[in-house]
Amino acid sequence: MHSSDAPEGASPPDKLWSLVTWLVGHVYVDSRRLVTDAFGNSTSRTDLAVLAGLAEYGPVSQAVLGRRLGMNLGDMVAVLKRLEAQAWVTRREDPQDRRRHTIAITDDGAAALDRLEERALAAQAELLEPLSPPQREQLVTLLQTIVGHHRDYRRPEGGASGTPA
Amino acid sequence: MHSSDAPEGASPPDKLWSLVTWLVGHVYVDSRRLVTDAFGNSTSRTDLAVLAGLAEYGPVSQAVLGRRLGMNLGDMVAVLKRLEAQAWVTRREDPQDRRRHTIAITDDGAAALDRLEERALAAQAELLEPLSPPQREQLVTLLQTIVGHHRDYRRPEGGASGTPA
DNA sequence: CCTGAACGTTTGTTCGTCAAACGGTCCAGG
DNA sequence: CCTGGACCGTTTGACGAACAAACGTTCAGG
Repeated sequence: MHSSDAPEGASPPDKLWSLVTWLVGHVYVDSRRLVTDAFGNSTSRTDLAVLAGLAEYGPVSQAVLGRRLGMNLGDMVAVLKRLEAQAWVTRREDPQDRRRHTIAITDDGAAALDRLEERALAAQAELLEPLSPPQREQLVTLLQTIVGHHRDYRRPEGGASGTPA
Repeated sequence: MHSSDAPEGASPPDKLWSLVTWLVGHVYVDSRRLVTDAFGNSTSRTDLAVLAGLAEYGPVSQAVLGRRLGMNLGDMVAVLKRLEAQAWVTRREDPQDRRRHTIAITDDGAAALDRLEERALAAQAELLEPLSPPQREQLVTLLQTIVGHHRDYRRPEGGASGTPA
């Protein structure tokens, strides 16, 4: 027939090509690769998220920070350990509640955040290269809508639940 | 107050909220969770991709199949082993080239594919719930553009490339 | 015949997500 | 007072998926 004239590896199956869950998986892999390459071996993607959170919220406890970022609290420990080792954040006991550790970003951390953000934006630009500026805005809006919607599900606390009305 | 009436965990940092690479990560996690739940423990997402590829391309070698799907050839081995154990695919030596194994989907595999596709579409519908039909089309188009663009990078072989003109 | 390339396979590493448990701490109710 | 339950940070382990490197076998071309 004709189908074999394409060198090969040209087009994925139609069924997958229109399946958002499959497309998202591929975009994610590309995105991950670009950002990871841009950051190097010493810094992970979660590090940027944590630094950005601290920069915006000011000093907070790990639990609050983790919930806002949608992160597992257990995984936060390792991230903060790494960030503190680089003197990008400080952690001190909250005198009013000795269960809590108040995390704050340092000047070095803020500088690192700027660098990382810049690289992340460069990686993003590479990812979105085939899209026009208005298309990029569209994409951001659509993704925000999805994330905003599903984040309410995922809250294990607030037990209320069931049918909310 | 306006901003603090939300209990907490309401809004992520602005810098992340407009960062596509971060948004994609979250959408991917949600997507993965939905599809995984829909498929159950016995079937992975890659299984669907392989079955869909076989159904569309007809019998092919593992290498060709893997490249078209953008999959690692090593990982394909485990997937095919699992699929063959369920009698969803058959593998036979190619008499003309004994290096190759020709993979074909069985009737059971085609039936399984139908079931899986149905569940995947249901998961997709849940993922895209907050989007209107035209928005969903927009999203598909944008994601296709991105994936289509970056798939050309990732080809280690066929070196030609550079600027495709 | 020999060399290089392609195929399928095995093995191992890395990263991020997730679940479960644990001791320490706070707070409210008995 | 003190006791129980909830929260905090932490550790440990499982899991899935992507990725890289090496290997023997087989083919094709010089």
